[in-house]
Amino acid sequence: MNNKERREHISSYIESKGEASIAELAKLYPEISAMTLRRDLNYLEEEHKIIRTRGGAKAVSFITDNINEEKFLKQKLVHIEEKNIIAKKAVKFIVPGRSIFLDAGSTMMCLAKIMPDERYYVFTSAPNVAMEVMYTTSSVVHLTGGEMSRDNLAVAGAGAVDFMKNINIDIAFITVPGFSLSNGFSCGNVNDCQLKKAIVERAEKVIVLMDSSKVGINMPYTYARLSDIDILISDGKLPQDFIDEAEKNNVTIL
Amino acid sequence: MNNKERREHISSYIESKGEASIAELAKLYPEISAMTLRRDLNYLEEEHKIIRTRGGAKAVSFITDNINEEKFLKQKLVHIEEKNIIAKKAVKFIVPGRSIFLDAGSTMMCLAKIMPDERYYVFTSAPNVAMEVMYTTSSVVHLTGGEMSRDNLAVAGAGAVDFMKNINIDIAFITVPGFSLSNGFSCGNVNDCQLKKAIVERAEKVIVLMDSSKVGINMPYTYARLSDIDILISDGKLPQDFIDEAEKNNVTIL
DNA sequence: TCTCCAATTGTTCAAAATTAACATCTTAAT
DNA sequence: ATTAAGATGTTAATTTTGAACAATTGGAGA
Repeated sequence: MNNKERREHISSYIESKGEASIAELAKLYPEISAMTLRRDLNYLEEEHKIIRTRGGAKAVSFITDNINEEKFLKQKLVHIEEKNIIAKKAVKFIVPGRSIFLDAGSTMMCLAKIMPDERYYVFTSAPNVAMEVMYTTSSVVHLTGGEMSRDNLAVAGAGAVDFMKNINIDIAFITVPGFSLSNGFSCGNVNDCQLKKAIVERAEKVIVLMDSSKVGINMPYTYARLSDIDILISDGKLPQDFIDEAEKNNVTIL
Repeated sequence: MNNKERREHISSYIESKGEASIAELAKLYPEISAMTLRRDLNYLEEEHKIIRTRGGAKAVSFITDNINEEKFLKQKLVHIEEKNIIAKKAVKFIVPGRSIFLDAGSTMMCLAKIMPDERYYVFTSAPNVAMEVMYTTSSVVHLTGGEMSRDNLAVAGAGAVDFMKNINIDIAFITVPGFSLSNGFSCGNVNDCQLKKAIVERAEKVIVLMDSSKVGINMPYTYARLSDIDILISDGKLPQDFIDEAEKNNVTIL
């Protein structure tokens, strides 16, 4: 492995973990001296890939995420690894040149970060997702207009729904605030619900991204049922009764 | 000065400079020991106000800005101090409870960061400005929909213009890609031009934020002339012929 | 007002991390 | 094969840090 490869490995390692210490990296690369690792980190900092801290480094996106999620939204972070598992499964369904919708939420941010640098036609209701996709890929990015919500940092409202009514979507990636067998997929915001509903109706293929912690949670507004969706991607810890019911509705579970 | 005040001073000092070293802070607070300053920085890091680095700290927003501007937009940074001068003059015109439009651009980001925490009705075409205002204030924030541009990270297009046509704006803050006496205020993107034009037409009061480096630059699409605007805020280094012409058009220069 | 407790700050010093400088090893071009 | 440039390792000096303890401050309650 040459130094370029190693630096990329280190960069993506830090990106996925959020931060790392020199000691940690030394264990990961036992044959590399601490001096070289320091030089690697300093190089990556000049490239704006990481922020150097005493004894290690932090991922730039980690800092950004902390602002948006921990400090701003004040919602507890589901561990980043779980979201990455889901995002990695989902990214395989993204095909260059297609029209795709990306919902709001931190899982969607993970997905945006690992999208291959191709040209897609991306529609989204989340400003942070839009910025990330602009940054990661060469896509044409459209943002639905409307009022911004402090719950999920997404825009919604009549304007957004109208906007999406005229758009054709190949694949829609939808996130899940809550799910129960009796009430299906639900969220807490009526505007958001209407937008999601409109997308689910219009998209050719609907892929739902849901981590297992959402099962059994009821939110006020139902925007879809299992029968409305095509694929459900999770962290692989779903309860059996959910899986049975999904299969009954021809939902592919990944 | 108690420790709470001092920590806030340190925080805003780092916020305005982007970063600072312990040695620098020690000069600023000669009677405070380095240990205490370290403790202050560690405290501020826990509050997510700064990121601790070896020998000092960086502002979180400095890191974010570097991503968006230096790395992503790759446009040279006009020095942050100049933008702050303009933003500080502009913020005095923002009155709680009013309907205001904020254009895209890094000067507008500075303005967003220093807005008092009041409730405004904010309309903007820039996702990053929208997020910042959500974070800084208790406002209702509306984002115009449309296609996102890699030039200025703003959305524009037919949807955005339609959206704004139905909105009443008290005060519009507009940024300037280029200005010349013969062609007025101009920008490089036709969608952006149309949106700006619509705003300038509809707003009760139009305040233009322009640093002196923009004078003498012609961009393809003119969206306003001196006669269309009410107030122009700059860094105070405008050429005399510009000032003369502005006064002829009853523009207040600050 | 005085006393006492807790929080804040300062000091000292050992440990950890960093840098600089130089030595060694690779690699690729000639 | 030779050489030069780049990458890596080693060492020592320097800087930064954190821990531990001492000193100081600022109130709350007697």
